[in-house]
Amino acid sequence: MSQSIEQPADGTPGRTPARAVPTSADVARLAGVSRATVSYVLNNTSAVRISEPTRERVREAARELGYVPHAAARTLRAGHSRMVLLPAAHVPIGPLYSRFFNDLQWALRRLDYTVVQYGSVGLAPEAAARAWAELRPAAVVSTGEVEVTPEAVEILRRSGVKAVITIGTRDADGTHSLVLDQPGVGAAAVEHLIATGRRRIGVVVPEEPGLGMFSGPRLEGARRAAGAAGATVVPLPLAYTEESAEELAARWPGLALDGVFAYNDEYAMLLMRALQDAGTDVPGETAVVGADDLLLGRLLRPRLSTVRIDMIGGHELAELVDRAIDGTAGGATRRLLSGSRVIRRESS
Amino acid sequence: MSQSIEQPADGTPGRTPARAVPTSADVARLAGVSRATVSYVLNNTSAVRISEPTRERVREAARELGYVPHAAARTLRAGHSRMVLLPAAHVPIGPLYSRFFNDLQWALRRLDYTVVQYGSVGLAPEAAARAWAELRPAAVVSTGEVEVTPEAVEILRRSGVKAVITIGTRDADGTHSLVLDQPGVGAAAVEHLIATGRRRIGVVVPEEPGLGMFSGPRLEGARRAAGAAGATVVPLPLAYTEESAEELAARWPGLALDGVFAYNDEYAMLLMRALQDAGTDVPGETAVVGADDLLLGRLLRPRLSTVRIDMIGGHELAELVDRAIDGTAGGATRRLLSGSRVIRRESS
DNA sequence: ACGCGTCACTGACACGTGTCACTACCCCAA
DNA sequence: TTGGGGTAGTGACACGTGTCAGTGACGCGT
Repeated sequence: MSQSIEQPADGTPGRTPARAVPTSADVARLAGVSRATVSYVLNNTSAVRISEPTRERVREAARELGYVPHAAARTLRAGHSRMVLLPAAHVPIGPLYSRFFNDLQWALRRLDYTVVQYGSVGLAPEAAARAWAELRPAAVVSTGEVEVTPEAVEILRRSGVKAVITIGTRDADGTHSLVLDQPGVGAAAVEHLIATGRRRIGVVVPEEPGLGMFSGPRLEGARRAAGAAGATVVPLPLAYTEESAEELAARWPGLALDGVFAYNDEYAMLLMRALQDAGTDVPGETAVVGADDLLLGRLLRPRLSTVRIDMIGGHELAELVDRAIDGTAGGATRRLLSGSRVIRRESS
Repeated sequence: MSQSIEQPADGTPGRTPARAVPTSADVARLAGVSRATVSYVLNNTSAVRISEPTRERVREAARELGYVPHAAARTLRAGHSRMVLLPAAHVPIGPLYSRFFNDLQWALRRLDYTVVQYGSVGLAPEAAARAWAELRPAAVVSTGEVEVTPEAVEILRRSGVKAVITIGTRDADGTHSLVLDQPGVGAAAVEHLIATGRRRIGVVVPEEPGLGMFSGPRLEGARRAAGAAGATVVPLPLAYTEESAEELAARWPGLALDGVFAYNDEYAMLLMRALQDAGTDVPGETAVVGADDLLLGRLLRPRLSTVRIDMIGGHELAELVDRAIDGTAGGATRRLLSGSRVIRRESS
C-alpha cells in the first residue's frame, strides 16, 4: 500500500521518470554544477561572480526541465513574501473599482509585488485576519468589505505583515487609513439641490446588505448639509428592483419632496424612471441626483445629474503600499480623500 | 553589523522578546510538549491519541501566543496546496460574473479550498502559466482572459497542478473546458429578429480590446443564423462612448437596417438612445436586441429586448474543480454550455 | 618556495511544518 | 519474572530554497 508512488508504466527504464516536479537540484545535476550556483544564476545575484558559460549552461538546463521555482519554499526561506493581499469584495463592483483594481495591480507588479485577491466571505474580522495571516503577505489592503478591528491588526502584525492599509469610511487604528469622504458625497448632492431651490430632500438608502457601510455616512452628510441650510432630509429605503421603485413612486406625492439624492446612478435611474411612469415630472416637481457618473446615466431623459467621486489612483496607492512595507511611510496614517463635485445635467 | 536583530529596547530582561513570529515550536515550549504533539492537536489528527488535558494545554498556548500556521511551510511539506487559482479578468465585469465568482468562492471554501484571484495582466500565455505555477496551486480556473495554450498547460502540469479548467469560447487541449456557446447567443438574437420579420440586421462589435474573444463568435453565430434564413448581417464597430454612438446613428439611414443585435445590453442602450435622438424609431424602423438582461435595460423606453445567457453555477463548477483535482473527473473534458434564450420586451 | 589576492564555485545550514517509526510507561495475564 | 498490548507522546527526517563561509585553483610579485 505504501508504494503507491505515481509511476507511469514506462517501458524504458533508462529514462528519468521525471514525473516529479523538477527542483533546482535537478537543474544543478543536469548542468553539472552545485545547487547554490543555480540559485545565483537564476536570481541574477550580483554579489557572486559566475562565468558566462556556466550561466548559460544553467539557464539552458532550467529551460529544458521546465523548471519553475517553488514560491512557498522561497517564502519560507526568505521569511516573508512579496505578496499584497486584497480581501475581495462581494458586492457587485462597478467600472470604477474595476479600473482602480487593474491600475493597482499593474503598478504593484511593476514594483515586483504579487497581488492576490483573497475571498473571505462572511467571516468575523479576527477569523478573516487569521486566514490572511497564514499567507504571510507583505501587506494587506482592505477595501472595507471586512471590518478591520484593532485585534485583527494585531494578529496581522504578529504574523509579520509589514503594512495594513484600509480604504473605507473611517480610519482603523494602527493602519494606514484612506478615508473616503462619504459624508462629503451626500453633502455635495444636497448642497447642490438646495442651491437650485429645493427644500425637502429625500435620500435613497439601499436595502441591499453590504452597502450600509457607504450609504449610512452619505445620509449623515446629507443631513448635516440640510441642517446647515434649514432644509429637511427624508431617508427612503429602496431595494434594487422595479417593484420596490414603483412602490416608492406610488407614495411620492404624499412625501411632498422636491429633490432626491439617490446614493448611486443606478438607484437614481431606477427611481427616476419609476417617478416618470407614475406621472411625477423630473426635474419640474422633483430633482434627482445620483453618484458615480456612469455613462448610462446620460442615456435617460432628462440626463441624470450626478456626483463624481475622486478615488485614489492605483499607481498612487501602489507607492503608498511600497513605502509602508519598507517603513518609510511612518506608523499609522490617516488621509482623507475628498473631492466630490456635482456634475449638473438635466435632472436637477 | 551582523547583530541587527530587531530588539525592542525593553528594560525587563525576563520577558520574552517575542517580536518574532511565533511558530509551533514556541507553542510546544510554552505547553511543555513536543512539536509533533502540537501539530497533532492543532490539526485534529484522528489517528493519534492525545489526552484531553494535553490538548487543552496546547490550544491554550497557541491562543496565548497568537499562533498562526505558516501556509508556505505547510504547502512545502505537503507538496501541494489547496489553492484554486483564478486568473483575474481586467475587463469591467458585470453583475453576472460577480455573482458567479462569489458562488464559486463560497462553494470552494466549503470544500476547504482557498480561492485566490491572481492578476496576470498583459503577459504571454507561457509567462503567465509560469507565474501561476510558482504558487503550486491545486487547480487553475481560467475565465478566458489569458489564452491557455498547450504549452501553458504543460508548464502547469509539470509544476504539479492537478486540474486546469478553462471557461471560454472554445476548448483548450488537455483541460476541462467549459465552452460558452457564444455563437448561440448571436444566433438566438438574429433568429428572433428574423422571426419578427427583419431582414437586414446589424451586429454591434465593440471596439474595446479584450472583448474580441466574445464578440467574434457572437458575430459568427449571427452570420450563420442569417445565412440559413437568407437574411443579411452587417458588422458595426462601436466604441463605448456617446460620440461613437452618435456617429453611428448619424449614418444609420444609409445602412438601411431594420434590426440590430448589440452584443450587450450596455451597448444596446447606448445605441438605442443615439438612434432615437437621431430620429430613428425603435422598434418601428429598427428593432434592437441586447444581451445579459440587465435591470437597467428595462428603464429605457421602449424596454430593451435581450438575450439571457445561462452561465454555469458556482456550486456546480466547484464540484467539477473538486473532482478534477482528485482525478475522478477523467482526463480532458469538453462541455458546451448552451441555453441562450431571448426575452422579448418592447424594443423588438 | 612562499604569501597574497582574485576567480569560480561549493557545502552546509536554516526557514516551519507534517508524519512515520519508535519509546517509555503502565496494566494485566501467564 | 516475562511477555503482550494499549496509551501518550517524542525524535528525526523531508519538503525546496537563499546565502554565508569556505575551498581549491591559478596568477603574480618577491
